[in-house]
Parts: sequence; C-alpha cells; structure tokens
Amino acid sequence: MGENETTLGALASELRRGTLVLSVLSQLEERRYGYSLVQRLAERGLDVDQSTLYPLLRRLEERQLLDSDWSLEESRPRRYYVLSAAGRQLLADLTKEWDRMVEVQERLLGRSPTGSGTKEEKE
Amino acid sequence: MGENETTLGALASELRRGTLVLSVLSQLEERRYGYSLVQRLAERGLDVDQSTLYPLLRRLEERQLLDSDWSLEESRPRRYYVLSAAGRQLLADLTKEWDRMVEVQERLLGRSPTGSGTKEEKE
DNA sequence: TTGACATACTGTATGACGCATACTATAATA
DNA sequence: TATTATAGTATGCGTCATACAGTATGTCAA
Repeated sequence: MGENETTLGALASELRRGTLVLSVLSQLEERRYGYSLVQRLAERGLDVDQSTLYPLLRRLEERQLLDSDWSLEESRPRRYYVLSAAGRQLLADLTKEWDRMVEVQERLLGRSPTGSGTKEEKE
Repeated sequence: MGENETTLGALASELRRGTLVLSVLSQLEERRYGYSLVQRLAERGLDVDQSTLYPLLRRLEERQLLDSDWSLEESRPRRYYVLSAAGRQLLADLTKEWDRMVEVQERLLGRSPTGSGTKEEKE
C-alpha cells in the first residue's frame, strides 16, 4: 500500500480526463469567465485547476467551439466565453457519446439496467 | 462541416480514454487472453484496437495489477491475463470513482436524478 | 497615504503519460 | 496461397498536471 493510492489517483485522473471537455461545454451555454467556471464546477463536485482550465478554453476557442470577448466594464477585466453554434452542436453530440459510453460501461460492470437488451443475449 | 466530424471523433476518443482501464479490469476477473478480450469488449459495444490493448495489458501487468502466464497446451500459444489482488482492489476503487464521476457529470448536464440533493440547493 | 498582504483573475512553459496509428511477425486453417 | 487468430513494437500527437508569472482590486493597519 502507498503505491496503490498513487496509482489510483493517476487512474482516477485519467478517468476524468476525457470528460473535462464535456463538463466545460455543458456550463457554457451561458456566458462565463474562467475563474467563475472553476468555482461553478467545484460547486458541482468537479475540481479543476485554473492552469488546466485556461489552456483548455484556448483550445476550444481555437477550434471555434467557443466565442470569447473581453469585458472591461466590470471591476476587473474578464474574458467571457460562450458556446458557438458549432459548440452547441458538439455539446449535443458529445452528450450522446457520453450516454452511449455510460451504457456500455455499466454493461461491462455487470449492471444491466432492467435488462432492456438492445440485442438478444448470447453465450 | 467535415471538420466537425473529425473533432467529434477525437473528442469522443478522449471521452472513452480514461475508461479503458476500468473496462479492461472489469473483464479480467476471469482469466482471458488479449485477442479474446478484444472480441468480448466489442460484443459489449466497446471497440478497442489490438495495438491499443496489448500495450495496456503490459502496463497493467508492470504495475502488478494483472498476472499473466503463457498457455501452450492449446492450439496456439496464448498469454492469459487475470486480476491480481491489487487489481481486484483497484477495480473496486475505480468503480467507485466511476460512479462518482457519473453523478457529477449528470449533474453538470442538468439531469438531477430524482433530486436526492446531497446538500441544499443554493443560487 | 503609504505600505503590506490577500484575493480575483488571466495567462505561459514544461514534462509525463496514454492512446491511436502503422507496422512486424508467426501459427493454424481453409 | 490467402485468411484468420494471436502477439507484439515504435512513434507521434494531444492532453492534463504542476509550477510559475503577472496584473488588478480590496482591505486593513500605521
């Protein structure tokens, strides 16, 4: 033991990894800035470091999934992000992928939800 | 459009990424060899390339989460893998992490399952 | 009003690691 | 001879985490 916790931590990290994009997109139907996003995600149980989030926002904007603009009217300058049209589409698509993935994983974990088999069972 | 599909593919890939380990561990409570694992996962809806799986099995064995042995008695030599004690423990832990993650993600997607709030709702 | 310090807020650089893709190789079987 | 079963390696790219830098605002004390 001791090593194990490190391994678990790393793998749990990996687990969350791919979902980060979906998590972020899901919160950007409304205009928000980075710092507030971090807090909002934390409130809902997802701890993301700022230095993880900011590059991610940049990447998403590069791919034109987000639009951003500086807001200078407030106390401090803040860069606001919001889903673009493509971003909304991707959010929808990724959500479907998420659902599919959860279904598969639950099946793999041996939890067949009310046995609504998509196909007949064999073997 | 056109670009979008590529982006979706890549991100869907990322989505599945971290779950690979959990998926594989979940099927190795019983002794299996690589090729059969690929098929079993595919049957259950998860397509994994062989050249993704084999290195993964190696990594897991390095970390002593799996035990392996060659079976030479059969038609062709096959290397069988099975969970070690540490692997079983990790499977349990990762499953918990998975459940936690699903809960968080569902919350982020705005699907509160029967509103069993862990805390009071605010804002 | 100055200074000190905390906090809000945005950002960059680097390293480690995992997956995907492409590829090689061999034994059985048709 | 070709196809399938089976195992493996090498390489590149992208992502995250960690560490770090930097600016603006607010606050409290002296």
